Amino acid sequence: MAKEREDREEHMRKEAEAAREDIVEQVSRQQPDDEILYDLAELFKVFGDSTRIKILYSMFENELCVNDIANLLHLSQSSVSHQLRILKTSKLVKFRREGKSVYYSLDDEHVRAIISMGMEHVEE
Amino acid sequence: MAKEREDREEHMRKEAEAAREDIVEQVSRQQPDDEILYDLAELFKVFGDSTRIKILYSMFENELCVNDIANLLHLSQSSVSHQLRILKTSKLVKFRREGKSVYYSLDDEHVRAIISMGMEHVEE
DNA sequence: TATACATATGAACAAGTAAACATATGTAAG
DNA sequence: CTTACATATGTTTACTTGTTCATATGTATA
Repeated sequence: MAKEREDREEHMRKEAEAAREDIVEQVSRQQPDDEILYDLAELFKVFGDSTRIKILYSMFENELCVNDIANLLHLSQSSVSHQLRILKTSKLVKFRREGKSVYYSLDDEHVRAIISMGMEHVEE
Repeated sequence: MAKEREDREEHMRKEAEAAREDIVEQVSRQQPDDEILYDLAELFKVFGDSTRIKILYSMFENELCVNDIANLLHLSQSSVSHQLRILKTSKLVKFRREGKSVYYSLDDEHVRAIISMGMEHVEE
């Protein structure tokens, strides 16, 4: 009888589907809140611009003032300043004032680590 | 005589300027090629979208097919597929076909590492 | 306080891009 | 080979965002 085989197949199909649903539900529970993932995306978005990456990389070892960066990367002072504001807001860089100049540097080791990880992936 | 003091100040100013220039030149030498930094920015740009980050995170532990992801994240099939194409092109995910479904998963440990690093920074 | 230099900010414009919708391709089974 | 289901892709649109230009703020010095 074909009926029996059909029943068996239907049974297996339903089990597989249930297993899928279990996994999907499990993933759903493990998934962080949307808010956190939104923040995470915002963080990477800041790294996701070649001008900002160049600026960040230029500060990998040394602190630099706005003018240094502008000269080094052949960018306008305005552009550098605008980008530094974004980097500042995202807590990727810190700064200190010395006379008329403002010196910027990477905020912490996380920033260096993230860049390094990305570099490894790119250099493959 | 004020002249002497002025000379001394000018001397110091020039020395400081020269030291700055040295540092800037040193940074310039250390800076990777623009092309590499461009690729690096492109990489982070892919992480820098909340939809793609959600998709990536959903695959943190398990492989998932397009439909699973769409249901899980309440996204249209089209949207998920478009984003997966971007993730595929950037070599952030791999996939295998099984019957009518296509199962996607993170391409390597770098991807996990980059996401984890970002998470640490966000969760501070 | 006036001047010069360094940096920051506001506004407008141009380029890039994610989502939606429609449609095409691929695959299994009758 | 036709139907149904899963995934992929092309196109348009609305929105986001980096740059430029002009201007403002901040700081040291005469």
